[in-house]
Amino acid sequence: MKYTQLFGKTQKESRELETKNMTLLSKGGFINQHMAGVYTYLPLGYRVVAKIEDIIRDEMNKVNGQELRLPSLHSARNWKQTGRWDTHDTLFRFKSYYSKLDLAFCPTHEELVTPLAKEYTFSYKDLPFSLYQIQTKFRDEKRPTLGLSRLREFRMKDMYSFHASREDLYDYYEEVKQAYWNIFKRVGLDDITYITLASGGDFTDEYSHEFQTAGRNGQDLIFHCKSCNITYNREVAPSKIPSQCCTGEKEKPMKAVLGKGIKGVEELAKFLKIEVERTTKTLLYETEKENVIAVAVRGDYNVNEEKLKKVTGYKELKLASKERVKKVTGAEIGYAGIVDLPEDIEVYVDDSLKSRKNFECGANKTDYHNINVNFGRDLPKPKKYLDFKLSREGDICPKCGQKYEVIRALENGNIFPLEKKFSKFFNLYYTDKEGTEQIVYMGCYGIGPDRIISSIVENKSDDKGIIWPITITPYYVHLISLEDGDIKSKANDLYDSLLKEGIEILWDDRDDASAGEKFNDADLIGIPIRIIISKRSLSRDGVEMKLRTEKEGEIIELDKVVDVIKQKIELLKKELEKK
RNA sequence: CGGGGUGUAGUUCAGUUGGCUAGAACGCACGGUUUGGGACCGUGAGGUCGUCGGUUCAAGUCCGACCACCCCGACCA
Repeated sequence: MKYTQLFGKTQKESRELETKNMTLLSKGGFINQHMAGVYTYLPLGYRVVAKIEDIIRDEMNKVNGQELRLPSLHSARNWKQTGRWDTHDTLFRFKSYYSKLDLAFCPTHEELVTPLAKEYTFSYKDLPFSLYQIQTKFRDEKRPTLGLSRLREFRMKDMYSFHASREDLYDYYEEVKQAYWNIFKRVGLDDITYITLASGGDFTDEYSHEFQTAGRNGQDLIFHCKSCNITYNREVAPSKIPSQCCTGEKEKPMKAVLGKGIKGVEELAKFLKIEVERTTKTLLYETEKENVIAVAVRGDYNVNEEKLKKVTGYKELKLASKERVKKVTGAEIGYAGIVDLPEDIEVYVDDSLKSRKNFECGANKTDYHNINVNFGRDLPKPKKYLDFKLSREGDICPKCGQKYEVIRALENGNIFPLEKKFSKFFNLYYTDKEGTEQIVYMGCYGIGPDRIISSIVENKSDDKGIIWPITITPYYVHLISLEDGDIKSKANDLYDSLLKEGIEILWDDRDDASAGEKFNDADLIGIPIRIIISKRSLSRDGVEMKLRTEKEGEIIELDKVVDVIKQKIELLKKELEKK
């Protein structure tokens, strides 16, 4: 491609945005924003997308995925069957103008692929199989942010696998996990990507696995334990507090203190002149069984509802209404404690309360707080200390006692063992060898090319611009000719011969751009191999070759350029895959 | 959905206490000089000052509503 013919050139001046990925991609002429969370991929950017998708396609084919195209436009029918029509809040819903049909633009395809599978799955002989597609998806995000990291319209590869048994599902699940890892290796992100245990969400009680890539363009916090070699998403990370306050003190007499209108533990601690660690946060939840449970964590921590669900066994928890709190505790909201609660209220205590002496706790009496409270004297000693606190920086891994490394990261991929969830909704059964009906086990596997681009630009770049990995660069070679005499015709010959060899090349053939401008644009665009042909290089009998990552180039004789470039491309590819 | 910010040329921005024909830089076009790290001279084109309404002799400037974008938070397969 000749640069003069390329649609979408670099922008010298463009607003510096908070996120590096968006600034560099718009400056470089890769993307153009249409609205918040919706972008055009310009020709340069689209080449990158296509290459990433090819790598994904290749890896999915290797695990016997069969590519197909499911519709993006969905009828509400299937979504009503799983109940997600009402609960899935990022689903774009609308009505057909003519037929009054309820329709949706898809964010995910379980609702479509499961009934589809049902039409072709009857016998154990039909299983297993795995279907995937790479297509545009839509999510009605409340707040699209961080450039390409959170989009309303985005590309996604989603794959769904179908199995005769749980064992077969999990065997395949591991295969796909490895295939995913290969993708991250091939795009050059494996050094900063963590396979992270996460909640299965709506889908499953098991953990799902997220492929989290470190970077400021992410919004998740992941907790990595080096010695256990395990990483958790914050939503499920088990943790222990690094140190307990107020242990080993002599028990003082409990006292109720008047403290009206105090909001939050910080303010309370200040008012009572005690450490925040000495306070206790008590929350009341209503469960799906309509009973109320009381849960307590140390005041400087928050409750993680995901973890709380797991340890209590309740599936649905929501904070109890003001009225309910008043009825249960006898006090206004804000004064709840684990003292003197009605007997039918289950009490759950986080291990952050363990071995504390003389702590504060809500008095269940409007405007009052108890201080110098002690377990075993003022409160029954909890039978069990649980872990449902929201983990935070500084916490330690309960397994090995090592401090977690806490990393900000972007979820680039996510795989779920769906098991029977959707098969049940759509009655997806097959007949086994014995002639009896059995349920089909499912898995689903997603990965987002836009987010991969976002992660690469965010992390694989310097202050001059992007540094594309060889596997997904829009072009392998960026040829720069510096005008003087017949250099342009020599450059043209070189361009033609590289093209003929199938080497993807971008030639900056501008007559009116200065050398400096061309170099700076090349750095910004970030193509890995740069070839300069100029009076200076020709006086040394060749062209200059320089990698984007190198400071100094080397002179290559003209008739060897094609071979040297070919070798270089292979070398760069090998370097990526070897790691 | 809550809080904060911004909206003026293609882009990034300036525009004083409300005052005459709305500015700069970059980009673009033309002519010329340049070519190893964002060159230079000259000429020129380019504006519904986000939209609607209000106040005023007079509104880019003041007031109101709405819209859009950016940031923080809540939310998030």
